[in-house]
Amino acid sequence: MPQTMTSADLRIRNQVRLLRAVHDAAEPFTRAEAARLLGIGRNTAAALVGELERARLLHEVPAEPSGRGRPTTLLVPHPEGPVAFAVDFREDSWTLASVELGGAATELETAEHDRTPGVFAEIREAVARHGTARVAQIGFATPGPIRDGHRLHISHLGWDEVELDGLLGEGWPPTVIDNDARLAGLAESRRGALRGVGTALHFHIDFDIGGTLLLGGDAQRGAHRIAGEFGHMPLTGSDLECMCGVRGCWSLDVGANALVRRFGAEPGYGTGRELARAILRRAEDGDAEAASAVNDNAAALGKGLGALANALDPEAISLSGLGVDLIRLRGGLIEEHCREALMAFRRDEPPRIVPGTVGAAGPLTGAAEIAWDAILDPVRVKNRL
Amino acid sequence: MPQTMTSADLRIRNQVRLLRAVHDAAEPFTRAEAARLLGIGRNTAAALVGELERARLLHEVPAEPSGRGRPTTLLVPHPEGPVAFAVDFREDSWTLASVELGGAATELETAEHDRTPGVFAEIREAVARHGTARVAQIGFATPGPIRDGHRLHISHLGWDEVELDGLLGEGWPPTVIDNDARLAGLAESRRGALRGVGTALHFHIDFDIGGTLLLGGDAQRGAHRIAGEFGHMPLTGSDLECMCGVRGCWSLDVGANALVRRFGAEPGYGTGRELARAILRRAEDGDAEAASAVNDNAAALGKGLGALANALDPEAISLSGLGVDLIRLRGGLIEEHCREALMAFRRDEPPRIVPGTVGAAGPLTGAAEIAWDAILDPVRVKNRL
DNA sequence: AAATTTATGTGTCCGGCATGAACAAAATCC
DNA sequence: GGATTTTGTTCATGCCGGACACATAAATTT
Repeated sequence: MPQTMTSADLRIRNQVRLLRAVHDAAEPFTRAEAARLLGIGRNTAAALVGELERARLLHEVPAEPSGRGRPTTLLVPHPEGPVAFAVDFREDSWTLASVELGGAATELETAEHDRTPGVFAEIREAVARHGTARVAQIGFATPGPIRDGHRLHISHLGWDEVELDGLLGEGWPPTVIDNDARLAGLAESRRGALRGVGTALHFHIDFDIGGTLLLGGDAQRGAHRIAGEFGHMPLTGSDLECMCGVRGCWSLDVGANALVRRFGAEPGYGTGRELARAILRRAEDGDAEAASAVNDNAAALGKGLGALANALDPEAISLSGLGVDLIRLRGGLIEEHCREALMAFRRDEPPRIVPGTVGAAGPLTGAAEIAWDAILDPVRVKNRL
Repeated sequence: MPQTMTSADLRIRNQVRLLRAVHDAAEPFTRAEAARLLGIGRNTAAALVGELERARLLHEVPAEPSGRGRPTTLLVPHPEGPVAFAVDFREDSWTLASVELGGAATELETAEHDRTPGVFAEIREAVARHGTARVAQIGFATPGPIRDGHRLHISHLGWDEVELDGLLGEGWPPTVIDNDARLAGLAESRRGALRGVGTALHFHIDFDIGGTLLLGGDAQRGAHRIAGEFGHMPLTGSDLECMCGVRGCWSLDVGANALVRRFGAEPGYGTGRELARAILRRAEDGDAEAASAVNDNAAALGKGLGALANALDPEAISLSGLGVDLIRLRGGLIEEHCREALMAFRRDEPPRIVPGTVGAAGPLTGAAEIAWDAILDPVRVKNRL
């Protein structure tokens, strides 16, 4: 990927490095710290910051004097700088938030919807209502795979390859869109439990298991941008037919599907989610059959994780959705079955299996991340000065 | 991971880009073409080439005049420049080759060995025998996973976490080592059937199925550098116990293991490979039971590939080892079962399943690639001038 | 055979960028 | 109040790549 490299691009490159450092940092840092962090001189840092300040991308505020030495300034997002809008589009509702450099989010609006693609017009109205000239990019999280970034498929809403270009394209800021599970993983990788982990997996457990492979802080998308359907691998030897068109999918044995089916309910998508939560609660309260169902669930989950770890060798695996509850209730069982599925020589260094820390905000946070990735693109920054 | 970037590093960066372009090109190209390719001026290209010529990394030879215009020079490896030694260490033999910039390989020696780690001393002698001052790096391909790059595990040779640091470390050129299946995949990605494919999978089918995920021309290694044991996922619902310590591994149903077991032989590693080849030949000649065994093999292979494609969304999948024969004999069957295992919405764009074109030289070629990757490291090039 | 066209190499100048050293500024510590 | 520490600022320097003009070598045209 090394693009053409002139000495002007070098400056841009350092500008972007600086902006990314500010964006990725957990706490604001000073100009001198920035210089040390990027390995550049204080003079160079001053020049970079000056330009970014003029371009309304960074702002300097006096820092609390801590110890001796000349007082310095903290680097914070510019109050008139660009912001990203993030949309978490779920099956029955959506949320719009504004996210500034560094990741600080402000929720703007949330609403239910009628489960037709008409919801996009509704969201556009909300964006127009809240939008200002500062909105530079929109990041969109949706359930379901999005082939090539513009054809959305949500089987249980009956959306079969909905063309998004017309729905998202013109008349509002540039948009990036991706799958919610993948974005939740990205959020964990950038700002959550997987921070700093080079090779990791994240799974969102709901009815399906969606997930993503995270390498060096980036979520892998695949050739058609529809990677991540880990739930549709036959990892547990099930014989049932799955809605996806295949038999034996892992997600038939893990998550809401399996819990609900155990109690004779249809694996629908509406009330089933609440039923699954109720089963977890009953298991927690000591109900024997519910406990058994949860046990089976955790075992199947662990087995699949072990199998995937054999192939992909992650350092850590984070879970969201029902996975958080499963770890809380049956963490040991998951690890035990994971271990059994691991090749023997791997068992002394199994992957850590941890609950995600970004929580339900995962897709929204991830959507903001890809929006900011787009804003912080070198050519984009260059055009802004 | 953008490292510090001074204006001198910029020159190095472009030097490396130029060297990589020469290394990766299928055919030698001229200096003017290089300038166009890298997006730099002809004068800059001239300066770069001049320095690289003085550093004995590139050499210019007059080019055949092709059409009109002032005749130019071709960029070729310097006759006194560095070379990489590549070692393909197999269970029963090893091969040593010398590979120059651009990938041209010369086999130097091949020999059988006694299946003890003493073989490394033997290989060191061979390297000393053939080595010159030009040898800058050694790339090593071995069967079995190599944890963290220095602990080698080959279960069926009885090598349990053999420490390589003492065996490879000092007294010869710097060494990089990796798993043979992964290196075969890397070779396909750089110089074979997967050239230019952004997201791809490669599998080497022998007794086990080893493989690698290839992203942007790079083979993924995982957190402990032991990724790629795709054969040890339970993708086909087998109930057998595997040598790896897990039940139901995919590779029990695909490859030499499954073929040999069908005919009552032990899944050993010595003569079994030849028996598997014999079964393939018999199937080709019309033997019914052999044909049935091969059918089952191909079906299980396709099923696993489809499952993996659901999760990883590769554009193409290449196979080596027995996989080449299976494609030749039962390509349709593999694709059919792959399709069945694909989620319905993926079936109109299934991954291409192709035989590798690098062939048996895969591990050796891949070993040369990682050796050259090390040689073409920016700091390394910088030190050489 | 001479002129033209096309593609390439060479030389020079210029602006941009990061470095490093020296100095200035602003706080704390003793 | 002076020493120390940390940071900001200024300036000269070196290097890099781009732009331009010009030279060179062949093929094609006239």
